[in-house]
Amino acid sequence: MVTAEQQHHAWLARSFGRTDYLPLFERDLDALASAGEYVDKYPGTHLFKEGDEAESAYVVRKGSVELYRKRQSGSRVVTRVGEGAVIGDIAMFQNRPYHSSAKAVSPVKAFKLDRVKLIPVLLDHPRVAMRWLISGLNQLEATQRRVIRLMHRTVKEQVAEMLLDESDPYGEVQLSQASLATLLGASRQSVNESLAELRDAKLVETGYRMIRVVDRPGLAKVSGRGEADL
Amino acid sequence: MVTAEQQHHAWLARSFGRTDYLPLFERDLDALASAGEYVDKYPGTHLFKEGDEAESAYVVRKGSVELYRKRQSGSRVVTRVGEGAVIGDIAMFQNRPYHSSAKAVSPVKAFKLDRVKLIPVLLDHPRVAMRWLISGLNQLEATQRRVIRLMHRTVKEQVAEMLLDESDPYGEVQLSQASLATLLGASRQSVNESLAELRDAKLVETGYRMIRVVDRPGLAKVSGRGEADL
DNA sequence: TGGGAACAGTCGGATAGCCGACAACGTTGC
DNA sequence: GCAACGTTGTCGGCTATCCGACTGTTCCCA
Repeated sequence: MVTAEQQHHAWLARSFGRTDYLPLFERDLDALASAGEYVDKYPGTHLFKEGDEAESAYVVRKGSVELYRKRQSGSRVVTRVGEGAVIGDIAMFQNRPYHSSAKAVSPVKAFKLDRVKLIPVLLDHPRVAMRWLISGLNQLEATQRRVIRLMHRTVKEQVAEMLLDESDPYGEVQLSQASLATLLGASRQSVNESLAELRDAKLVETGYRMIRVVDRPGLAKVSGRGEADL
Repeated sequence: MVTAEQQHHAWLARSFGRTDYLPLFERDLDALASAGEYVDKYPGTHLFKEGDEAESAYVVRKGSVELYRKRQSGSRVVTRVGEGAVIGDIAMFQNRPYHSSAKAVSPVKAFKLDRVKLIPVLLDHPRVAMRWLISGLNQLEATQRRVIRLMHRTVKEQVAEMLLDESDPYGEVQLSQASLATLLGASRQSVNESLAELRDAKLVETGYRMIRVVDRPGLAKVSGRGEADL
């Protein structure tokens, strides 16, 4: 029991940022753990939906979650997050409805924290509140970086970078080109053309609903990380 | 003395988000006020520069601050913030160098909070830490909205929206077209062309370093807020 | 008061990416 | 085994935007 619990604590601590100058103590983690519970979600099911009352935040423990928002013309993917991400906390703290929907794209295990239990815990454990703050700010920074990255980059560069980010340990990305296009906010045809060029350059191989990365350094070069911003 | 101080406290409370379900108490604000001091900056001077050690965060009390980052080819504006904004806190909490520069674009009064003084205060006053957290998350949400807003919109639509956001009470925007273009991530020429069309449509008037909004509803229509995303 | 710097306005060429359309291929279910 | 459907691959036309260049205007300061 001790082992599993300690592992759990270590993971919670990792999710909330760097541990070097403000260590979390055991009692903090105990408190945080007592304010929530694990939930499992199958691919395609929702953790929460846009417009629902935001009673909980989730910390993703396993799997991948897609955040998207409805518009009158279809839906728009905001981002895709994996292990360690904290989602739904913005709306929860503001006590307002969720402003996006969260859907599991692979089998997801998440730690669900209810507002009514969480807030007293944070008030009693300022270190945990500080951690959460730092975690949120890290996310803010990442989003700002994404804004800069999206601006003034060709579809080909964006595709290259996305493949580097999304490829699994075997170097494969299990996505249709249409989904990839939606994630990048580009058209399917443009993505297809970019992939064709990358294929001709022997950087990737393409198949049905699958893209395999065969030359990571080459892709990184195409993605233009050289002139990238921090 | 009491009046000015109370005003100060009320303003600090406002900057850190909604006050309805988690009120800040006097002692919290006293503590926060004691952890920093006011600084004044003339237009063109820096609050901090990219790469400097991040020892302080700033809460903008008056004026307008531009955040930008250097790249090998010139600089890129990340965002522009006004009264109530909290800047530099990300790098400060992470104990890393600032990753962007902050320059005053008008006479700025800001409340400077030093890390060494601030962190003990936050640990002693969990409500203040919660406030800060909520403030940061609000900013995160605004940034995510900006990402969505930027995607798939013409320069003309973006210009219209920017003018609505940035115009002062007299309906004027004191910006060169080049600065406007940088803020939008577009070229000066495209912005100029869009402004010419808006001028022809009697929605704005243009002058040297100045644009005056004369028809807000018309501009809102052009900006396409109808199909906008909350 | 004059000259230089910053800014506004405009043109033409080049191009990246969108859109519609369509054929070929893979997958799934009956 | 075949039909329906989702996916990939590719084409041509179209438009928004970028880029370089140039002119005329406004501002600022010596």
